[in-house]
Amino acid sequence: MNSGTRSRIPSFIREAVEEDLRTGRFNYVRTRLPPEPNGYLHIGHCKAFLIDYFTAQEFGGELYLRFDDTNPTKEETEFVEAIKEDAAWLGIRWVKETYASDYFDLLYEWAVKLVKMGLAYVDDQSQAELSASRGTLPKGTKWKETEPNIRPGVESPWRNRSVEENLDLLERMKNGEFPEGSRVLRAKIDMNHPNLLMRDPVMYRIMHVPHHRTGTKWHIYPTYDWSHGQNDAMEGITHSLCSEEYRIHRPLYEWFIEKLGVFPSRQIEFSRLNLTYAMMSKRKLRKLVEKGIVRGWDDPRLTTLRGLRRRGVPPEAIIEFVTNLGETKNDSWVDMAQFEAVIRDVLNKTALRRMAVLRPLKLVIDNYPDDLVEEMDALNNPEDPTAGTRKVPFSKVLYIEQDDFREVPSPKYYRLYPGNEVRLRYAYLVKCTHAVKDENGNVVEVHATYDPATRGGDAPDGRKVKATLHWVSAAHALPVEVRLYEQLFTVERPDDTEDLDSIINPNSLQVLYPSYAEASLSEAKVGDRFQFERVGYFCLDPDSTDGKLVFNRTVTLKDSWAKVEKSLQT
RNA sequence: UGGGGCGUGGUGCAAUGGCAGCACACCAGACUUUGGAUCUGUGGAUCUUGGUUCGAAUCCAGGCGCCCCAGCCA
Repeated sequence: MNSGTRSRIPSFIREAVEEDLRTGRFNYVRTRLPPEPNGYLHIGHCKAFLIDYFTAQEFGGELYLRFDDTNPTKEETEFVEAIKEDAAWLGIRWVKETYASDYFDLLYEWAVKLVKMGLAYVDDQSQAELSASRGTLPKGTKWKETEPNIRPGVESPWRNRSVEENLDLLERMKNGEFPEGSRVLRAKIDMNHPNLLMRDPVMYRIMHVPHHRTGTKWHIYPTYDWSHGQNDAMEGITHSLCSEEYRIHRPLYEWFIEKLGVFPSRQIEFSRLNLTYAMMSKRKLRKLVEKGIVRGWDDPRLTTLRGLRRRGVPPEAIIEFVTNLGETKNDSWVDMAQFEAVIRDVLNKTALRRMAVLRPLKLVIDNYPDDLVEEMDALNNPEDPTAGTRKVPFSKVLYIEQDDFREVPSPKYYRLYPGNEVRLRYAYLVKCTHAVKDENGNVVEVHATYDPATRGGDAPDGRKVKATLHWVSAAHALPVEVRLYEQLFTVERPDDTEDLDSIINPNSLQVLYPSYAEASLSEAKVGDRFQFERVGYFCLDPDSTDGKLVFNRTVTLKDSWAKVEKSLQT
């Protein structure tokens, strides 16, 4: 890959940072990851994480991990730990772990300062009143000529209270003297501002809710707008990188910096990652888990980091995928196939090869000695000479893939069929003689003869065969469970649908048992990734026991025969 | 539309006034002890209309389309 020569951060961000360093706006670089601990990390978060991480890294700067825990009704310590674990697994390193709640005291002081400057006030309006007085946007996408598309805001009757009264009220809000929803602290900006966010945004709301870190100390909690930017300033964050949806918050971000006269962090936006067939909404993800549609947050069909990890996706593939996308401000939808291509690419270079027969069919080599067992030499990874070789036992009775035999071959089928000779990988050339069927006419056993002169797979007379099959010796085979995954959803953009049941792919999980794997796999450890030759990439699942190994299919190999076969059918 | 953001092959990006290129996908072929991998090749794009310029994806003006904002969520 080209990570050595290409920058991993988007050019427009790098240019902005370079400019800031050149002009002296900053003489160092510090970025931050600002996850809210209210759910598990998914592939969509990786983009922001990696941009923050690599931006700091490229400029010799630092990365802070700051949990945005300003809403105690949604946040839990459990998620803090999970996020740290997942981010570390991805390969992200931070120099400092902080919390928005670390700054509640200082932040309150800053709020008092704004009140004293006459730039913030306590508003006694109800939530409904406040919402109504903010003005409106056109309903829906259609705008009626007869209506103004936007109504100006209306100033609150409490907007011009005295500083003393505001200070007193704010203090008492903090002390928990008022019920939830009865009052808020608002910045005094401009109720007719074209940007709705500037129409006296809420800074503090009353919540009599214990916080996962500050306990019952606080009865007011800051909003995102009144916390995030201030935390950036307090931590000396130079570049606050975030997704496009925060673009409209920037004027407010800058307003606070200006009025407070604090460290001038620069917010830069980029577009978020949209991946087809991936569910990114935390709310809907939770629903999938709670309804039991998936087995948990780490279900391999989910694009949560935990799910991807369990599925067998290496972190390097995620990094490669995300950084190769490049970055713009465009709304974009990345094809899942592109992600899978990167996964294959990484796994092809790193995964050890093994043989496993998913849907077994017995193959008997009639002219092979009954009790003979030969140890065949097999390459661990043809792409990596340093991966070495292993021994694979071969005997008279084998399993091959059901798909690898046809009693009546279709055109272009050149695997096993009566009269045809194929290669058993790393073993012998074998020629099919006949098939044995049960009373229903199903093939239950295939017979063949081998050519003893072809040990290893090459014929001394130079004759060629078109197919090479993977196989497992029946007497040595390990019965294993194999879980095959397809897209969880039947639609490309599952987040657009509210009725989840209507878009679930009923075939998203297929469990195969017994499949037969070569004996060497008994030494595999949970999380180990393999390529089952000619089939796909697999990862050993934590559900595995000593008696039964469980493998998850990460991705298939490209199957050009499937394509040919499909085109023959149509 | 009040404000903001964005428009380049099917998808994601590049080209920063000078031959529109790359990756994924697709199609065709070569090679092959994985019908894998690898390699080669074909097709296909600058939202639109005008303007500036020797020359425009790029600069200017208008139009069109998509996305975001009316949480005391982040």
